[in-house]
Order: sequence, then C-alpha cells, then structure tokens
Amino acid sequence: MIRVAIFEDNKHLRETFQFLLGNAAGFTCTGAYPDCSELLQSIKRSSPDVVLMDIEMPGMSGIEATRLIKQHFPNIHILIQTVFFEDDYIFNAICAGASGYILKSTTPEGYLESIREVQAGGSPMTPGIARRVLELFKQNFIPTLPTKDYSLTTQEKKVLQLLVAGNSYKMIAAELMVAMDTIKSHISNIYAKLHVHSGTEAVSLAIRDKIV
Amino acid sequence: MIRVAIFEDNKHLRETFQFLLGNAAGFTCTGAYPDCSELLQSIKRSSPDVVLMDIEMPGMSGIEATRLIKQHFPNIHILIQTVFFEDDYIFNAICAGASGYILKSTTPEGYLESIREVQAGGSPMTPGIARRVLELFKQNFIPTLPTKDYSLTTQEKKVLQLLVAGNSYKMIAAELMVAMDTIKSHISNIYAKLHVHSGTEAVSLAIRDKIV
DNA sequence: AACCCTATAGCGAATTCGGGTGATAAATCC
DNA sequence: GGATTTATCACCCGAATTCGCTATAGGGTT
Repeated sequence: MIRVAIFEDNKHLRETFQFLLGNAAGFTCTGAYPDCSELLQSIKRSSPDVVLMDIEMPGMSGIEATRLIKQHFPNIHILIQTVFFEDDYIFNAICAGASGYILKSTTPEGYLESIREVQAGGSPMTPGIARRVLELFKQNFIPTLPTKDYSLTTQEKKVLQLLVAGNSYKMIAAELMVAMDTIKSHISNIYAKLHVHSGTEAVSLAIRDKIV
Repeated sequence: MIRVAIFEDNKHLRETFQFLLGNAAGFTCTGAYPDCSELLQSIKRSSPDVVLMDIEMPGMSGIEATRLIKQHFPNIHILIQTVFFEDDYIFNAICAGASGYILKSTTPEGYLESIREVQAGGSPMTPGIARRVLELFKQNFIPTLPTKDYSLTTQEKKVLQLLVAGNSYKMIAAELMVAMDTIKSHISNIYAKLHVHSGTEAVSLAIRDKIV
C-alpha cells in the first residue's frame, strides 16, 4: 500500500487524483491540499511515502515545498507534475530533491505507474523532460570533460595542484621535499606548457580544464 | 517509417531485434552489426534515424561509437541499451551524446516505444537510470549553487574577476582606469574577506564558490 | 648517443604582500 | 540635520615572493 499525498491547487484535478488513488489497488490517498500553508504539519499528519506535487500553486511554489519536505523528511519521494516545460523549473526541481518529473498530459494509468516507480526508487520522467535534463547535464559538464592534455609530467602536476591549493613556492618545496629552486624551474616549465605568464592565470586554467 | 540500425554483439539478440523491427509497423531495420569495425561506413550505408547501441561489444565500446557517430552525424539519435547500471557508463554515454539509455530488461514493445520516443525528440530512460542521472546531476551541481557570500563590493568583484582572468595588478589598474595602488588596496581587502593570503589561493577560491 | 624528466643553482628585475595613512563622496544611522 | 559608516581611491615603505633566464647533472628510455 503506497501512501500518497497530493498538492494541487486546481480543485477538479485534485479531486480527480483523490478519486483515482482511492479506487486503485495498492494506493491510499492520505491527504490532498490546495496549497502549502502548514506544509510540514500536513506532511507530518498524512505521513505519505510519495508526494504528488504541482509546481504552480498560490503562495509557496511546489519547488520550494519540495526543498522543505526533503529537508525535514528525506525519505519521502516527491513526484513533480506540471504543465510547464521550462529548464529553470526542471533544474530547480531536481536540485530541490524531486525524484520524478512528469507532465500533466500523462494518463491516469501513467500517474499510478509513475508513483509506483518513484516508490521503487526510480525516477520516472516524461521523455521530453528527460531530454532537457540530459541537455542541461551536458551543457554544464561536457566543457569540463575534454580535459586538454598539456602533457605535464607527474611532478609538474603535483606542483600545479599545490599551487592551486594556494601554496607558495616555499611551501610546495617543503611539501615535495625538494629545493625551492626546483619548484621554480617546474613552474617555469608549467607556464610554458600552459601558455600562461602568471600563477593566477595558471591556477585559473588549471581549474577550468584540468584537475579540480 | 523510422530507420533503425543495430549494434549488438550477441547474435541471438541482434537477430531478435532485426526480426522485431522488420515486423513492426513504422520501423525498418537498415543494418545490424556485431561490432564497430567500419563503424562510419556502416552508418553511412544504412543511414539510420536511430541507432540502437549496445555498450559492451568486442573492440570499440558502444560509448566510443556513440561519440564518433554524433561527431560525424549529429542528427542521428542514439539509444543506448545495456545490462549494466554503472554510473560511469551512464555519465559517459550522456556526454558522448546518447539520446536515451534503457536497460536490456525492457520488453519488445518497450524497445519500439523507446525508439519512437527518441525519434520524436525525447529521451526515454529506465526510471532506475533516470534516478542515477538525477543523482549525478545533483552531486555535481548543487555544490556550486550555494554561492557563499563574501560581501565583496562591486569594485572588488571586478578586480577579482580580472585577477582570475590572469591579469597582473598593472593590467587590472589599466582596465579599471585607476592607480595600481588602488588595486593593491582592493586586493588586500579581498584577501581579508576571502581569508586567503595569495593570489593563487584567491583565484582558486573565487572559481570554486563564486563567479566563474 | 640523444633525449626527457627531475632536481639543483644563481641572479637581476619585476611583482606581489602586508602594514599604515588619509581623502572624498555617498549612503545610513541617530 | 549631523554623525557615522562604507566604498572608492591614493600614496609610501620595506620585505617577501615570483618571474625569466641560463646552466648543470644524474637517471632512465629509446
């Protein structure tokens, strides 16, 4: 028996969900709310396994509510449903801790299936949403991936890492147990290989395309 | 009519897919290959809309193949299918440009549906996979979100940005059209606010939790 | 033997760091 | 309205650090 709470401002939809869950085998609706006033109390009282959360609601948005719920009840799965397809919504919902994200065009059976899946530890997503997630993922990660190869030697990499960590030549020398002049020489070589002319530039470049 | 090419080293599975696609309305199988030798030629010849790609294959992996295909034929959608559930696979497949990622446990109808969805611009994913994607997403993004506030003044931020870009005090002064001593004074204040004691450390910290 | 990586060394010039001091205008507080 | 704080800008000094260059040398690889 999966316990489900509903947050949905549209009265008709809310009652439809309530009816759907009430009549489906394996589901119980433990609460249906039109907004997030007294959110945490409502959650506590209905103690759901899964929350079906609308994004667009008067007052607190579903995303904020998701964040709050996950903060206080990390084990509750939250299934976001919305009519909107905006990257910002998707991004923020994920970061807030949503477990799934479906569009409202889903069929009644689709809702039940999605709820089952979040409960089972999955993250049902409308394929269109999933595409956006992948795009967001790539946009923000790929640039860091094509780690250019500046063919630094292992020692040079160590030096660079220590430099990035904010160490001075002296400290790096101590750390690697070599003379400071050696470090100096390594850093010169690093600058040449990275085509930079200062420590700050080297650090900047190092973080952007190399070892973080 | 969706043109589909198959890469799958298991003979039985490959022929099953071929049969499935050959007998399903709206699909044509334009090629079925046991490995990625002559990958690009094969793709060119069969000119598919969607590629069903196995990850584990002798020789080139499905992920490498995905990268290559997307490089040369960006419009082809690639649907990854695998028995494995590894984060590394998922991550790399996405970065290589895969449009969807499904487990091999999917039903025959599931395959057809997934192919339809990638062709329609979606990204079908097994809910379990989707969950991993969201986790990867959060792990790598959330830490960058809570941008700490060091209460730098606007001028100090500019200075810091220029410093991160690799400028020297002199260049920053020229850029902002003030005396170099002013920059020095600003940088001193920045160091104090960031609790660092060198340019490299400041740059490192600035990139990690502030303006990129 | 030629080559690369690592380590060491020295020197002069340039730059950065860490103090302190103080002026000015604008915003904020009382 | 007057006082205080804040942000910006400027200057000076001395010490420390970094930069750029050149040169040497042992160990390992090819």
